[in-house]
Amino acid sequence: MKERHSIDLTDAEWEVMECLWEKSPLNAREASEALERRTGWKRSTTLTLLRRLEQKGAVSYTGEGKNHLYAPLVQRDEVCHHETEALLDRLYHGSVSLMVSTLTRRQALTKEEIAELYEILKSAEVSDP
Amino acid sequence: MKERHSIDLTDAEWEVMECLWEKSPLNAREASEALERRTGWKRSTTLTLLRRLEQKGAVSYTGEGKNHLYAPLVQRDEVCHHETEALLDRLYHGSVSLMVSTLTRRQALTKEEIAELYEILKSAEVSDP
DNA sequence: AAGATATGTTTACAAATGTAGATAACAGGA
DNA sequence: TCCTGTTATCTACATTTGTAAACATATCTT
Repeated sequence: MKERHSIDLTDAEWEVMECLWEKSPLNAREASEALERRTGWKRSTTLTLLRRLEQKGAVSYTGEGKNHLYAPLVQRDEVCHHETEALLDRLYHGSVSLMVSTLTRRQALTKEEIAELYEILKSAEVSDP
Repeated sequence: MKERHSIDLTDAEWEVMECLWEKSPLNAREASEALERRTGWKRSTTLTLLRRLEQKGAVSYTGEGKNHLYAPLVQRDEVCHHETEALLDRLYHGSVSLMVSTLTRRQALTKEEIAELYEILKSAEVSDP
């Protein structure tokens, strides 16, 4: 099991990560400006969150003296997968089809979505235990 | 838009709701016993959660004098849909296929899951805007 | 009726989260 | 060199969440 430390982001932290995933590395000023635009937060808010994220190992904080830089240590993809799995287990006993059926029961998928899903299933069929 | 109050459950509250969804109405004793078994919580913990849930309008608290009863005011299905949509928007710009592909990229679906998904897609094709 | 029980209501309190001000250290211009 | 703006670090504080004890009240049992 390579079960890293379970990446677990709060809503506010998620915002910060989105910024870094979009473009990184960023120094403190760039990050706080980006997040000010995005969410209206004050500089210190962003810095606090960056510090917390660094402590939980989600971003790196490197560079000496001036010009420190922040960069993500976890990939967006990885976190998405993690969170999706968690939701899937908690709400649908891990069943993807149950989840999708809940969605379709309440609102239709577009033709495009359906077509794409067919494609995904087709290629998923190939690789199977 | 019938946009009710956005049902939003914390992890602990979710446990309580699961109990009520399984069987309801329950009185305080039944609820706390069930949750003691399920999670090991003390009576007062469960009662606190039930009170909070009542305040946020997720469960009803009815009956006079003795023998009050708790029952869910929101359906499991509704909450699941809500939370799934939220995740979908936050992580995948609302795209179901993007979500599913993230899942398959990281771990295969079982044959059964795939078959079920095909079924769902087939019937989803019928009803479309 | 008095003690033991069950039931319902209040209050408590630590950890996590969202949000930010205060302070220290430094670098560039007057 | 001294002031000023920038960067970095530390401290603060309200709210939410998880977890529960304390207290009040009604009820059953002997």
